Amino acid sequence: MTEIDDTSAREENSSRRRILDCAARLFRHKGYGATSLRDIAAESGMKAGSLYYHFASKDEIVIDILNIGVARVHDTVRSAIDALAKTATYADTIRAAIHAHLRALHEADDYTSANVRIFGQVPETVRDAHLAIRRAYEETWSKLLTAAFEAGELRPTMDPQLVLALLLRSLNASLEWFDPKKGPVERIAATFSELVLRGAVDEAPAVAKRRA
Amino acid sequence: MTEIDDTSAREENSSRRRILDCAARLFRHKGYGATSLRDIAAESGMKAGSLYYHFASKDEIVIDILNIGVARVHDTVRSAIDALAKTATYADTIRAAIHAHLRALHEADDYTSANVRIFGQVPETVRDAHLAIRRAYEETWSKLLTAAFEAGELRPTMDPQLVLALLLRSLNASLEWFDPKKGPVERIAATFSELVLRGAVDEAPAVAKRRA
DNA sequence: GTCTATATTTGGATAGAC
DNA sequence: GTCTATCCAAATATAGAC
Repeated sequence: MTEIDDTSAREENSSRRRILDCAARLFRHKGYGATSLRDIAAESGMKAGSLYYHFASKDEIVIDILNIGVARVHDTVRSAIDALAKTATYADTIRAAIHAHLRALHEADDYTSANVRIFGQVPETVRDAHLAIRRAYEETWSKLLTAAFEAGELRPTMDPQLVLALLLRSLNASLEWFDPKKGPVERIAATFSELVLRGAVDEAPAVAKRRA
Repeated sequence: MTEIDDTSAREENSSRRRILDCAARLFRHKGYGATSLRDIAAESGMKAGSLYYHFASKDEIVIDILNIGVARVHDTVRSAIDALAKTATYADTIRAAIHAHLRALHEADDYTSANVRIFGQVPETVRDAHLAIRRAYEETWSKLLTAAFEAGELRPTMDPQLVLALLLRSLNASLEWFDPKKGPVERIAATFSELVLRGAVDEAPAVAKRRA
C-alpha cells in the first residue's frame, strides 16, 4: 500500500504520483495544518472526493511523502559515501556526507524539504508510522560517527550519538534560514564541515583573549 | 494588550496568568494544532466561552506565550553574560551564553519549551506578530559573535551570521532529543561548547587517517 | 467573571451517479 | 476514475442569562 520510495513505484500509477507531487509541494510551502485535501485536490486538477480512489486517508498521503523524502536523502548520502576512494579519511567521509545531505535538502526537492518542514507538525500516529525509515537513515550516520570515534578520530569527550543528533538537526534546520538563490550549497556545507570538524575558533584555546 | 513578558504583568490578573500557564503546558506537550480552546479552558478550570473574557482570540494567547518564552531565555542569557568578569574571553562568554540558553530551555519552563516546540506550527500571522521579540534576542547573539569575529577569535572563513543561525537552531533542537532526567544540562552544554569552539576531531586535520 | 447555548466555518470522509 | 452532494466531527467565536 504505502510505497517506500519512488524508485520502487516506477512511473505507472501516474495520477497517484501527481497527487503526491502536488501534496509535497503544498506541505513544503504551507505546512501540514494549513494544507487541506481540497487544496491538494485542486492542485492536482480534481475534486476532494476523487482523492479517495487513490488513497485511503490524508494520513496515507502524508506518510508516503515523509517516507519518500527520507529515502531520497538516504540514497544521496549513501551514494556520495560509496563514491569515495577507499583511502578517504573519516574527515573526508563526514564532509562528503554533510555535503550530500545538504544537496538533497536544498536542490529543489519538495519531498525532502516537506519532510523536514512538517515532521514536527503531523499527528503522533503518522510520525510513528514513519519512524522506522527515519531510523534506518540515522543508522548510516551512527555507523560512520561511531567508527570515526572508535578509530580515535573524535575527541574522547565527544559522544558520537550526541554529535549525530546535533549535526543532523542543524543540517535540517538550514532549510529555515538558508536560501540557495543567494549562494551555493557548497558554501554552507564547507562551513558546517569546518565547524564540526575543527570548530569556529581560530587559535589554540589556551591563548586567552580579553573581551572588548 | 499583549504583554511583552511576565515581569511587566506583575502578579495581578491572576486568572489571565493561570490560563497562560495552562496553555503553555498544553502547547509544550501536545503541540499547537492538537490543543483546542476547550482543552485550555478545562485545564484552567473553566469553560471555553469564558476564555473570551480574558483574551480576544486563540492567537492572542499563543502570541503572549511565544513572547514570554523568548523573553525568559533572553533574560537568562543576558544575566549570565553580565555576571562574567570583565577579563572573560570571548570563548568564555560564548560558553556561558550556551549554558544559559540550554538551562532556560530545559529547566522545566513550559513557556520556553512551548516556544521552540510550536513556533514552526503556528499560522504565519502569529509568527509575524512575534518576530520582533525573537529578533531582539538574536541580536544579542549577533553582537557577541560579530565582536568575537572582529577580534579575530573566529576563523576568517567563518561567517558570524551563519554560525549564529546554526548554533541557535541546534541548541533549540536539543529539546527534541535531550532528556534532563538522564543527565545534567551541563553535560550537553560542555559538548556543544567544545564542538563549536574546537570541533569534534581530535588531532590536527593535516594528519590523514585511512578509513576502516 | 463564568455559565449555557449556539452560530459559523472548516475539513476529513462517504455514497452513489455518471 | 472522477464528479456532485452530503454527512459528521471538531473548533473558534458570539450572545445573553446569571
